[in-house]
Amino acid sequence: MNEANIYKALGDPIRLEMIKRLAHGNDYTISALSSDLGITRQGARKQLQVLVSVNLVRLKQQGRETKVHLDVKTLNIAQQFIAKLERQWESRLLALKDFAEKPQGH
Amino acid sequence: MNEANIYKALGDPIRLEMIKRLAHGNDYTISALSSDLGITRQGARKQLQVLVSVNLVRLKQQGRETKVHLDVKTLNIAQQFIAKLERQWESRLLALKDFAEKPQGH
DNA sequence: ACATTAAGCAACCTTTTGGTTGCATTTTAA
DNA sequence: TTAAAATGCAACCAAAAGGTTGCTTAATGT
Repeated sequence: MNEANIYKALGDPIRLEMIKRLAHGNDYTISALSSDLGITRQGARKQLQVLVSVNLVRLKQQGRETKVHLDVKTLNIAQQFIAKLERQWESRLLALKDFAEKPQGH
Repeated sequence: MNEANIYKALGDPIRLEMIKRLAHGNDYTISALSSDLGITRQGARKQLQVLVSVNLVRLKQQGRETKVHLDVKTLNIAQQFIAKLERQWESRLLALKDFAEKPQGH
């Protein structure tokens, strides 16, 4: 429920790699997504579950396999939030600049 | 050196709260930034160090106090990266849509 | 039918993380 | 010149994270 959890989920090289793959790849199964990550399938599955738990990723079972797909909406929440922080920062800088340029004399 | 480290740093409620404060507040000292977080000053200092270590934040000593300020450039790297993932996702969806709409009937 | 593939689950282990207490140091205010 | 303020540093601790092995089950291809 916390914004921090989304960043936390992105904050691991294996999980981030999964997200990268999903962002430009096609229709991964859990196995395909878990391969060539340098860890076991079971290890990868645990990492994948972290992504699921914060809704960065959704699972859909199809027969014996399970497809993984990105939930770009959650990704967008994360991106928007950082963008908002940046805007706050900018407007604060602007305020300071205005103050410096138009000193209210006495 | 890894992108994931930036998200990891943001992925803790206390560290994220610090970033929020810095984004719209003025010129925090370490002590001011560390107050009312629900943990000790020393605990907060350790969290702050995590932000420093990924360059989300910079420290500047002034006499007995140390000022903390945001490095918005690093924040921007994080934001741009997510935005890029989103664009990849969009263009992939678009490609699938085109394929469906203009079948290359052999 | 049988082997293989895709996956789940649990126990276990090591390292990292998040936090604490306690004490030392330096700068500044009274 | 002494007290308070701002900070640093280290040892320690519990819990969480990241990963493994081993075993089970359910679908599917041959």
